[in-house]
Amino acid sequence: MRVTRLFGKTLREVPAEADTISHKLLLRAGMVDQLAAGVYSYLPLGWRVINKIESIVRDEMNQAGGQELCMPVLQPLEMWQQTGRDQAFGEGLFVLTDRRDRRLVLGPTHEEVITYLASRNVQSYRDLPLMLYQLQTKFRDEPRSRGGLIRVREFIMKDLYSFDADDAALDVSYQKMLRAYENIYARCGLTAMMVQADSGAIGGKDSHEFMVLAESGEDEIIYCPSCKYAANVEKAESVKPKAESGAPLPIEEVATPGAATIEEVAKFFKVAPSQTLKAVLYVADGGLIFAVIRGDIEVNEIKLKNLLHATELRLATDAEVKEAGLVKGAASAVGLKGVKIIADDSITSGTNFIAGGNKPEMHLKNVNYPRDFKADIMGNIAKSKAGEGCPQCSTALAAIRGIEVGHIFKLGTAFSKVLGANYIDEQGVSKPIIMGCYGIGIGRLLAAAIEQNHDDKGIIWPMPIAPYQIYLCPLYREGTKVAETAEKLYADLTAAGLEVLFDDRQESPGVKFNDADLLGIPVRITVSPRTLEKNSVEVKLRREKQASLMSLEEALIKIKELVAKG
RNA sequence: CGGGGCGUAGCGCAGUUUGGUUUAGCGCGCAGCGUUUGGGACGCUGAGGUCGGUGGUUCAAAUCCACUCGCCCCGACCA
Repeated sequence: MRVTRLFGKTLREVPAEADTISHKLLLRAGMVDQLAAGVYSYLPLGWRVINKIESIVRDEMNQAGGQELCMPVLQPLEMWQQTGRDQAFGEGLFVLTDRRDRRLVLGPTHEEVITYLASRNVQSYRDLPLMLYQLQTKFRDEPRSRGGLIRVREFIMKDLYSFDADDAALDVSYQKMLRAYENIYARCGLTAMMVQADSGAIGGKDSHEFMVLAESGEDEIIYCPSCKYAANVEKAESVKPKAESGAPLPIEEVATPGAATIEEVAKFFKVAPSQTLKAVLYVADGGLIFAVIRGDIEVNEIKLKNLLHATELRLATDAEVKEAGLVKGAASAVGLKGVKIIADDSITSGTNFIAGGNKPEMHLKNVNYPRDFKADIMGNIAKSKAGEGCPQCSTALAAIRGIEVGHIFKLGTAFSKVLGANYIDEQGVSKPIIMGCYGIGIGRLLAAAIEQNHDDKGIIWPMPIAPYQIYLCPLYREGTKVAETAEKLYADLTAAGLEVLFDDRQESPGVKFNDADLLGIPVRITVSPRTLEKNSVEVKLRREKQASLMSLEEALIKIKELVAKG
């Protein structure tokens, strides 16, 4: 490709809307163009990267036994009502109405459709195991798109679904996919960390996410520096710090003027926050929930939501709190009636807590569980944090941010039961198919690749996903053979099956070199009067500082090696 | 949805506070000509704008007022 013909211009200045590194570089390199919030066009260079990632993904999916198909974006809303996921997705679902007033959904994902397909085509255990996948555009009306391609409303996703006869077979499919995913990231030149993840209200037991570590990532990962434990903070477990305990003392009411927050209350009583009980009020599917947790620990809302089997969970408003007869800043489970109490098991570690008095500016001393109140549900609703103990080896956990570039999980029979996807087993008994689902956001993977591979000059594409392998950069001067040599080299390299971006512009060296760096093409070949004097060309790798001179033949061999190596 | 910021040429910005000095300006980019060519060269000439939109106030609006649309960031949210 000749740069003079290439659609998409590089920009010297960063468009004002970009904040994240990958977003800035994608715009500056002319790889994407924004149409609306979370809606992007891919320009030719960006699209080439997408295609390369897709072909790696396809290859791995096929090798793992997947069969590619393509399902519709347009899906009947009824299908979503049948599984109840119209509610689960809520406003995130793009819904439209056709000319006959039928309601259709722009697919945010394809479990419903694939399960419907399976229900029509799988009849016997002989049809299993089965893996089907597609690369399809998904639509999600995200509350907020962000970070360029990191979170968008229209995006390409590879989604594979596995169908198995039993849990053991599902484990096999799951392991195959897990390995395929590891291969994909490695082949794309990315370092991804596999972490345990929350599988949500629908999911079965196992779920893992693949994270590319980046400051701009939306997810927080809790991991153990010593053993292999790593989990999304949504899912992470930890050994909770111990709280002081002693013999239970009689409960006592104390006036606490001006003390409302845990910090203020702890200070007032001159105790550690771990000696207090925190009350957090939520509304889950319309009902008020009183969550009690030790003062030094935060509530993990995902865990709480799962514990309650709720589809919707939010903080209660001040008005709702007041209406329930509770006092903000002094709410207490002691003597509370008519409100569901969920307690974190941290409140059983420790004694004689300070808790709210259910009266303005009043707290209770020496509250003990279960002597003074009783929880309707006791469980683990604590948010783990760095410094707490690893659940496997007790080493202090660490936290880091990451971009979720893949998510795999075991669905079990959640969809097959509802949509009637059954098979007949060896004994002639009809059973629901056991399913798994495995997704990769292609555009997000591209963005993550940039987040992980760049410097202050621009992108540094890993060879396998680079839009072009070689940036051919002639520094023209009249009366020399630069133009002629470059043209010949362009033809030869292309004939050798290499992908060349040929900078045939009449630009100064600085402009060309800077664009080559910005675009991040892995190999740069410079032809100039200087190199021709020595009957050679200059080869420089984007990743390295040093360039080296070599003959045309040597260059061709070396570059072929580099491309093959990836 | 709550909080914050922004909208003037393809991109980056000034001008808005205090209406008139501007036929709306600067840099980059773009077009033409010439000189240049190893890390974002230079000169000359030129094209490019419903100042996000609508309505209002005024002799006069990019500038003041109202409404509205859009974009970004933080949060909420997000299988």
